[in-house]
Amino acid sequence: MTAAAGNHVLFTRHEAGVFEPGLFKTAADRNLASGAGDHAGVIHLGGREDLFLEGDDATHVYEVTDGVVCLYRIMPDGNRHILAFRFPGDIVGLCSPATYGYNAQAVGDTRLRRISRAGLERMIDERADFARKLLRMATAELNAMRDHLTCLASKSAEAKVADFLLMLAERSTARAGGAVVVNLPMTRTDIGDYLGLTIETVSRTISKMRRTGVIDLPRTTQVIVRSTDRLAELAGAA
Amino acid sequence: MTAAAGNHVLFTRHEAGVFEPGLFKTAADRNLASGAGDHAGVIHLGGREDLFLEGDDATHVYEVTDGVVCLYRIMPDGNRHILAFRFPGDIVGLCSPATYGYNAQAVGDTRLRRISRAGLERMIDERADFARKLLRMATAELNAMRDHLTCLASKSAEAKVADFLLMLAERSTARAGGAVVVNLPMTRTDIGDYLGLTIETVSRTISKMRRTGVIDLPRTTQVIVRSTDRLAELAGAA
DNA sequence: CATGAAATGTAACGATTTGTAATATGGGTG
DNA sequence: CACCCATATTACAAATCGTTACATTTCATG
Repeated sequence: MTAAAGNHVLFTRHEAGVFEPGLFKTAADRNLASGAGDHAGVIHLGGREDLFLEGDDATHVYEVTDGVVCLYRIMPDGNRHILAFRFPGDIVGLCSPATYGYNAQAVGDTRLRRISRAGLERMIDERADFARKLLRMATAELNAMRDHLTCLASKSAEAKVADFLLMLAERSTARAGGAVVVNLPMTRTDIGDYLGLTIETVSRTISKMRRTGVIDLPRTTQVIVRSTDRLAELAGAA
Repeated sequence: MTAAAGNHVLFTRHEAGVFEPGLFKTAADRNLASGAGDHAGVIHLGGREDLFLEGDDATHVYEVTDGVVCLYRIMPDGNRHILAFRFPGDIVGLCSPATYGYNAQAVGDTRLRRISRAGLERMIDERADFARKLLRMATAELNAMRDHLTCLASKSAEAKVADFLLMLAERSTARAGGAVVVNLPMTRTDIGDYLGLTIETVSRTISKMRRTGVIDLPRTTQVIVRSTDRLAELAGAA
């Protein structure tokens, strides 16, 4: 699996001190959320399987427990735009209107915990600290999205890709001789749709980073970050 | 002032049914938020005056009552990036860590209502519906940010500017002979920093829209949208 | 291990955007 | 009313990214 299931930090960039180990940690929480004593449902999805579609009734909220989920939209011209990737510990589908505003799809094999909206409301009513927790998760998502905005707004292709790899590197706990090992469960097309670049530009950029020794690419799905500093330089300037 | 203080909708695009007329509508709400009977503080800011800076202790949350506030970051290379504009009814400074993750600055003369973090916590504890309201505002902000992401990711300069003008047009209640009148309290530089474009590109694009008759430009700070449909076309395709 | 399909990588070319610089406009002030 | 300064506009050269086309690698399957 992609991310080692250890103590990784949610939405790490630019924010120290925000650590959310998951929405429902105790069995009591899960029972409260799902109702009279039964478990919150567990969902398995294979690669490219949709969890829900834009416009669907927002009946549930999900917590990723394994794998990666991408949130995406299909634009009027047919282009796909990936709004975010969600990793273990992240929640998916928290939204204010009655319907989802985007599609959600499993990138690879994925497991999620399903929580009914009613259960969520119940917990908000019964436990004030739960409301705060939910609010913290929403603001954490806001922070992550702001970083993504910053990434998309004013940067070159090289900076975007570097920023993306850094984000993944910060999540990853895998090491190989001091270097950070980053697995890429998503395709180049996914990365392009996430960064607003074409697949060719993504490919070119990654190749250039390999040539210049910033990263190593033992497989197409695995990046070894030789120098986090140089990667940060590429992400920061120009 | 820019936006007529009427019943405008918050974060309107792509979401019907989310209507938040403001965080603290009743005097009772304000009293509960600010403490023992005194008012929540009111703040006046002139153009280009900062409300708070990135890294400041997040002691307060603000609600814009008049004018426009922009949230921005200064990038390592010195570039400024505007994350969002906030209009009357919007809240500013709601964040999970103890410090703000961005700067906030008044675009023109602006008035805000100040709410202490402690007061906010108190209201969450004492009123479950307030927690839900706050959560709804956070998710509304998420929706708005997702739209902005979509705008930045995969679009041409023309589409970005068209999308931006549409957003402002949807907020505006001013009409002139059937056409929507949009005031631009922000400079071209602001727009560029918001859309990830240079000031020249913004200027060129707006000029082209004027030439092709999509908009009229009686002053540099005022746009009259001749055809919302054609503007939407520009925003949607290519 | 061979095969084929899908994904990825490379290269040349063209379109769009940016950067530079020069000009125009407009609001504020004496 | 004229001047001045900041902002906005326009024109042209240069760089970046997208497009198209093709080669290569990877992986699932026989």
